[in-house]
Amino acid sequence: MSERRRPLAPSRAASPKKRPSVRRAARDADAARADIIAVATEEFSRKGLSGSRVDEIAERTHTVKRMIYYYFGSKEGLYLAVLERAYEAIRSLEASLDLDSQPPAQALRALVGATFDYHNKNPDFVRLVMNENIHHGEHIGQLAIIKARKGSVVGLLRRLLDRGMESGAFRKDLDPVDVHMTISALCFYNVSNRHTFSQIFDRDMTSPRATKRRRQIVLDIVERWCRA
Amino acid sequence: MSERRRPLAPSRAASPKKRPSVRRAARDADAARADIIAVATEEFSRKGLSGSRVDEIAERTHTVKRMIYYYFGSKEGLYLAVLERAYEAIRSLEASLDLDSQPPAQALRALVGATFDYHNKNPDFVRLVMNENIHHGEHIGQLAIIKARKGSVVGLLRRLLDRGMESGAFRKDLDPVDVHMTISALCFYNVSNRHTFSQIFDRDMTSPRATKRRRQIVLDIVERWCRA
Amino acid sequence: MSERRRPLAPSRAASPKKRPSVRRAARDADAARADIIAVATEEFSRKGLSGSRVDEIAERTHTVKRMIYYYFGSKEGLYLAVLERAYEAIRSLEASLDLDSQPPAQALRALVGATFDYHNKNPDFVRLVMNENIHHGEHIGQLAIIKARKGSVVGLLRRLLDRGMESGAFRKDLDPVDVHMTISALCFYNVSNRHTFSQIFDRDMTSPRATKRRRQIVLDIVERWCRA
Amino acid sequence: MSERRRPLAPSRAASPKKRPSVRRAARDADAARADIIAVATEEFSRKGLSGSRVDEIAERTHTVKRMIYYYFGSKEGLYLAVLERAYEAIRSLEASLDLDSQPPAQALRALVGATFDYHNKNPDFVRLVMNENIHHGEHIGQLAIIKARKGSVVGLLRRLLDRGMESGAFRKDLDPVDVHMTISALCFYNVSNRHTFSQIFDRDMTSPRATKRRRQIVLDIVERWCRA
DNA sequence: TATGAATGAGCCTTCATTCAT
DNA sequence: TATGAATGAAGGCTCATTCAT
Repeated sequence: MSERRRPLAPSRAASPKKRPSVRRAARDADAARADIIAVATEEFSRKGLSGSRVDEIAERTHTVKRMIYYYFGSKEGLYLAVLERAYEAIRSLEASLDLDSQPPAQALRALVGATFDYHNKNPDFVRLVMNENIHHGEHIGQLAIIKARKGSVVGLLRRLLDRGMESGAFRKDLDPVDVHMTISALCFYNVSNRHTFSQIFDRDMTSPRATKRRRQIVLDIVERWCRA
Repeated sequence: MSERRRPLAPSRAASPKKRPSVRRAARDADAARADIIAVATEEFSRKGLSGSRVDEIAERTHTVKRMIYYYFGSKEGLYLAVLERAYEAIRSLEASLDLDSQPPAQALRALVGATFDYHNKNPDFVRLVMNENIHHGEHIGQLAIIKARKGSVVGLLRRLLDRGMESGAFRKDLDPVDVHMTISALCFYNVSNRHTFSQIFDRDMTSPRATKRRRQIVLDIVERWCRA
Repeated sequence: MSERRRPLAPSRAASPKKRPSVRRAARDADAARADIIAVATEEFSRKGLSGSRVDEIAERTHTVKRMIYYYFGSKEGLYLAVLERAYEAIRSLEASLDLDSQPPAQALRALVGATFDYHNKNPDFVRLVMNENIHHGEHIGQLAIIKARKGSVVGLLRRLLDRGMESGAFRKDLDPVDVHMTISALCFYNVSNRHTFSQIFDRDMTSPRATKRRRQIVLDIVERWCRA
Repeated sequence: MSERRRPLAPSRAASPKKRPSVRRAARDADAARADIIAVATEEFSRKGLSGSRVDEIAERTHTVKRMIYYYFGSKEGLYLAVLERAYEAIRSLEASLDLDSQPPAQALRALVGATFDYHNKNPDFVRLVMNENIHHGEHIGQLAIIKARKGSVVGLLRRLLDRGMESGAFRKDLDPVDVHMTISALCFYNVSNRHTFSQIFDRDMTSPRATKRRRQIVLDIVERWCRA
């Protein structure tokens, strides 16, 4: 008396998928994971954690729902993986800027510009972060990668500010975390509050022109604030 | 009957509730609506639209679930009512500032400070707006009140900036919407991204000290940016 | 996905069910509860708590699965209701015996006989109790009715034994709980271990003849053990 | 990769396990089977057939889940193996008693005492048998070993009773199967219904003192019933 | 012989909403 | 106006088992 009704005919003939070797299988698994994460990133950033449906995510994927649980354990596990991936991306951006070789003022402009551009090009990341905050950041604490981010960004900025303060380009009382928060706020809001803002003020915030204009303003704000 | 009928034990013995007068009923109805909106504001801002449960909202209310549908038609209808109420509140704040009687620079500081304080004291409002943005602002467009807000804020700022530009206190190229966006971004982020930011940077953003410090910085940023 | 084939249109025209009044509705609700409990009793006693399927129970019922959750909260809640009902039944049997008016020896025989018969006619009860024991009796403790049973049975037996010991019919060292346990054991096993026993010893234990014979033996065992 | 892949992270780095010799492998296989059976005995007796999880059994084992299917074919196959093992054990107990060399009354006491003790020390066996009965004994029939048990126990008892009846120690109308059933009932119930009984009657049935006391009573009941 | 990866089918539960006075 | 009862339609998750080497 098996409790589960076994299907008699396993669809063996029907599935022409080859799985030739372990290596290949491993690559397939990674591809499947990446595929799921990509789809889930969109869904979660669009509908939030509770608004997203595992079924819907699975449907847009090349695998089936069961695999989401196989790979990520739960809806929340998947969300966590999505979040981690998103933070990995922005962190690697910051690391790639090579600010140390530029004069302080120029380096600051490069950082602000890159941050602005990143947010603009990655609204999914912005929305994911918004979601996390709605959930009181209860998931982000579970991510190992997050711990590493602080050092990375703060270190970057500290070196930059120190150089600028020493050379007389920047005012003397700047704190790296304050500066990061300011840059972040100005770049984030532009994307995060896009919809309510444009509804209220009838102003399109996504056009290249509007984006370019705002970018300029943000650069200006930070520059004026930091310079000596 | 058995006490185990947890959720919905039909109380067989009829409870003969006394009918209040019509006047009283009307007042009760308003109170009930306000009660529901208050509870729902908390829930929606805490858990988002899809994360909130009608049952839970009803439970924390002094009425029953059925009344939510009676008064607001649907969960979304309730959300709309909550949103409207929230925007009413911030609008009345802006209207009450009486900026026109102050010197431009001082008026600007007053506006920035008040905006900062309002966000800080009303995290529910901030989170509601975040939610709206996650939902692409699809509900805010349905609110009549929203249309009125633009004129109000923009008018306020335009007068302020005009005065400042005329008097030579402010630079000449300021646009009211740009300024509003900047102020908003700096005040909003501080609350909206509180959780992720503090997780990453181990910095408490809610202490009176931290708040006061950030307030100063925001005032400074806007001032430096606007002044001639 | 879902194979639920019900269309959108609620079969309103098709369902000629009247629900004329609250009284009637209440009666219907009670009937529905009773119906569900009856079916669930069979299922749970046949397959245990985890082996039973809520879907299957619902299917054999006149209502739908959703109502099980509406009335009983959960699968376990239903199990609890089933258990309570079963213990109510055996308790009312014991209460109805009127042993106090019979001579001790005769009263004892009446009690043993009735207990034997009850177990025999209610294998579902026996199996339910077996299940409870497999689950370490973790549900039975939640039932208010259980607390009452001890007093009832023990009181009954104590009065009976006291009379018999006083009259010289019973030996002096009998304890009511010991006697109850002995009677219970002999009556219970006959039903509970029916299947393994008959498999091993090729002996039908359910025929009227075998049952009558075993009944006689049980009466004899208890009598010989108790008499002075 | 990420540590969050909780359940089934594919370990990409191949672990080059050394192959033991065939002999060793065979011994390992036996050990693995025994290990699995030991764990499964506990699980099945604690949670029943449907309540037990193959994953959980595997987890507590020194092998992996796949091995259960490799060795036992299915969950049910494992259950069967567990059951067989349990009946082997009790059978060997009965065979080891050497009742034939003792006087009938003493031999009977020895048998009852040993049976009582065995049940008491092997609650897993008791619960396994309960489970089998809940499942209508549908598995036990498939066990070859079971057929042998009847002859063994019945033969044992028949010789014992014959000697007693002949010597005048026992009454003349005793049937071996009846006697076995009585002994079994009294010894079984004490363990099988432990949880519900102690819940209802607030009586600890597992303490050495309570056990010893009940043992005495059971011996007494059987003795009084059997003696001439 | 041994095993890591994969999965179809179905399970318990919940949710927003409507019914019927 | 007000409300207790009822419910269709998913929703997240788990289970025993097989695949593919």
